[in-house]
Amino acid sequence: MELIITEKDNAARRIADILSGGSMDATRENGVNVYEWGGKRCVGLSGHVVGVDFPPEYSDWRDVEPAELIDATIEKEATKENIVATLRILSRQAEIATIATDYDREGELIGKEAYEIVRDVNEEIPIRRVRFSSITENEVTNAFAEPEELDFDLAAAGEARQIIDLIWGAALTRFLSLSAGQLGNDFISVGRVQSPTLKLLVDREREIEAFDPEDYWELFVDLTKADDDAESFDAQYFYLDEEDNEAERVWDEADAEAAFEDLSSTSEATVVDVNRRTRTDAPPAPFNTTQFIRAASAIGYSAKRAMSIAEDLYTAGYITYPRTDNTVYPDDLDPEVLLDDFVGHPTLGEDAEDLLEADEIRPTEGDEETTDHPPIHPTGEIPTRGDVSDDEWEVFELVVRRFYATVAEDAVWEHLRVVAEAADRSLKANGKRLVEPGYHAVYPYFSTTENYVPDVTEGETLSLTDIELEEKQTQPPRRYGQSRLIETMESMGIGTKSTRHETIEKLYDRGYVESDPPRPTRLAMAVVEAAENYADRVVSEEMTAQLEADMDAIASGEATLEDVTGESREMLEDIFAELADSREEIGDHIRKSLKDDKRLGPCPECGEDLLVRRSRYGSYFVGCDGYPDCEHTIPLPSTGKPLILEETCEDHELHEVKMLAGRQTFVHGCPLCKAEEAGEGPILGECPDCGDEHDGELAVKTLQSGSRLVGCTRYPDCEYSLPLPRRGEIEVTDERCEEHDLPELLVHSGDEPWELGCPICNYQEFQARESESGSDLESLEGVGAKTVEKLAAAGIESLDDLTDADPDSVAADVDGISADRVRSWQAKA
DNA sequence: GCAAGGTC
Repeated sequence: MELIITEKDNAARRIADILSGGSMDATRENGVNVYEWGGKRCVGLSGHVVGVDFPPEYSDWRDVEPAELIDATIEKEATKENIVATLRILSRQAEIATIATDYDREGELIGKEAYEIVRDVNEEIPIRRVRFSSITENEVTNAFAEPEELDFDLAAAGEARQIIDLIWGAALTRFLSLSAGQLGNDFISVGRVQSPTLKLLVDREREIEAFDPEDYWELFVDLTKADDDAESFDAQYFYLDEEDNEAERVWDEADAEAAFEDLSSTSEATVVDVNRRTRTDAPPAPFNTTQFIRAASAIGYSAKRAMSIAEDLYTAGYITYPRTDNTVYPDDLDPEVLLDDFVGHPTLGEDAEDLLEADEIRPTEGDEETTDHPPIHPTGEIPTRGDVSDDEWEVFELVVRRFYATVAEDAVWEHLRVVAEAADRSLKANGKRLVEPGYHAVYPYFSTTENYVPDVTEGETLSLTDIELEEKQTQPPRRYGQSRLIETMESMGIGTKSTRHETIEKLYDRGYVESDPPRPTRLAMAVVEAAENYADRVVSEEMTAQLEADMDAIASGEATLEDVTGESREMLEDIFAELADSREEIGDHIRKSLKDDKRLGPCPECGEDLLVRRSRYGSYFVGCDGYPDCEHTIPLPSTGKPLILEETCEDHELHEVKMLAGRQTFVHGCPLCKAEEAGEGPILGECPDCGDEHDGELAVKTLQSGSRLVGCTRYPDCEYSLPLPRRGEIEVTDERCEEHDLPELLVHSGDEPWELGCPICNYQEFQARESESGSDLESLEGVGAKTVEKLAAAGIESLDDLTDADPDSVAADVDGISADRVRSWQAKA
């Protein structure tokens, strides 16, 4: 039996299909598809099925000096056990094995991993390697007709990368995490790809922070031909600067006003120059991963979402493999045949038919031609609208239309530039008109906005009106958007087509960036600074470039894996020698930056910093850094994760807060303003729970959701609350309840106000009515569903449990409930 | 519980 091993299931199925002429059978072994026909079996891996790691004795971060990892042994272990097990079973039964993984460096390494698994159970059989650049009948049959040998040098190049990435990444990650005391989920990560990417963002942020805006002025006028019904058009003032270049920005206010005065003194302008030219606008190249992400991002998809949809469309068979660097269609793609598949389709058919009418169809080509996968294009299989979500359809249509664009004709623009003079000042207008829509007719994602400038002739007099002097400011450079960042990574050679978008996600997960476009946090700034000071290589693109060169040397036999990894280990040893003395300093800086990321501004009570904190129950609130000396807190909305914005509130000097909750994301604003607006309505009296101990008071509050309650001013430290009706205006009367010393409330809704009375009495009556349902704990005054839930979490589910409990331990276990309050409940129960 | 690279 011949065993054929491919990089993924999809490739296994297609290769089996080609080699068997469609006659293969599919079976499943350990959940892995195996394709069988006439003495052959074909199985797909799932990329790497083994991974590198340190032995278990290195796994406790606190027990191992990070520098010890540099010379630690590195083991290979199965990461996809079921696939490895299946491969072992099939290998025992095989008489010959053929490795048919992707034709690139990582594919060679994956092939070597398979080779070792086969050899481990079967020492004798020949193991061959076939290489083909696309899975087509021609290429595959040719490759199998003349099998080759595995390239162990090329595989070793990939192994060197694995080893270097692991050692540098793990050792530096552990060092920074330990120095800052950030273990567990909040470790501080460093890596050859993520750290240079982060540095790109941090460098840009530094430019933005250092930016000093400058004022300038621009002048605009309306010009109109003398005809009766002529439409006016915009023109802009310009002058020649010291180097005789045209300039529109006027840097001096007096100069700008002088120009304004001059232009205001006349109502005519004379055309002095007319320049007409046509420009051809060539259609775009086929999609590689990066350009696909860029186009999808222009229609509102994040990099992650775009790739996830593309992967689904690929798995379903509608588009080709979405991870590719290739921008040249392979020879076996016949555009006419593919266009034919769309003929007759209700929404995509007409454009395909139009394209087929051209005399000759010649697809565009990009600069990069690789051998592993074709550019992303539709397969010819078209989903029905019901088969896919709206988003999937939108992305599918983008891929189809991009393919259309690559086989469509050039567009042609006509540019018209007019220069006029008025009161010795120069004016210019730039018009453009799309004369031949070309590929834009089938690819509507690029702007085709025209700018109207009429036909004028030299010497013609135009009327001049509506002079506007606009004061502007130079703007700081813009942050990288996700797709721009991916393009930059690609041009610097950082990461791969499959990992760049994941790297960006990783930066979000690690707390290094927030919001979109990604903005680096103070933590990110501190980590990049630490790396720049002590381990410059790991934040530089240089490290990847050197690694690429070293890998080429290994692949060509000029160097060995040991040479390259040995040298890399020495470099890292040097870095750790420097780092040792600065451990505390680095840790302090990172810890301080972590606090900066949570800082809202000064505490109105004590002047220390207010920080965004998280209660033991996971909810967010604002608390003072001076705690426990200062117990000032401000509530935050219960939905979402707070993001601190750059904007600050003028009244309180606090940063505004945005609550990130997917589609329900909203800007909360200054928490103190919100608390003042929402919360503290009229104060009713002392809080029965914490009034004695902490001076808590009851107030009428309105929540973000619009619902109202009587609650303690010390929320969230004290969660005493009483319900209020949703509707009607609440009036606080002068009459007081003798038992609870609170004012009686009136509710104005409808024609007649109704008496709610003392809010505690009202609640007790309500509880009495409701007491049959729910926990009997709810019959206690001031105890709502939320408190019942918390008590239940501490093991107290009924009044009986409560009477048996120790008040101090309950107070210790349950946030916002004091021992005194428990005692008062016990007395009543 | 570290990286980056395959793949899902």
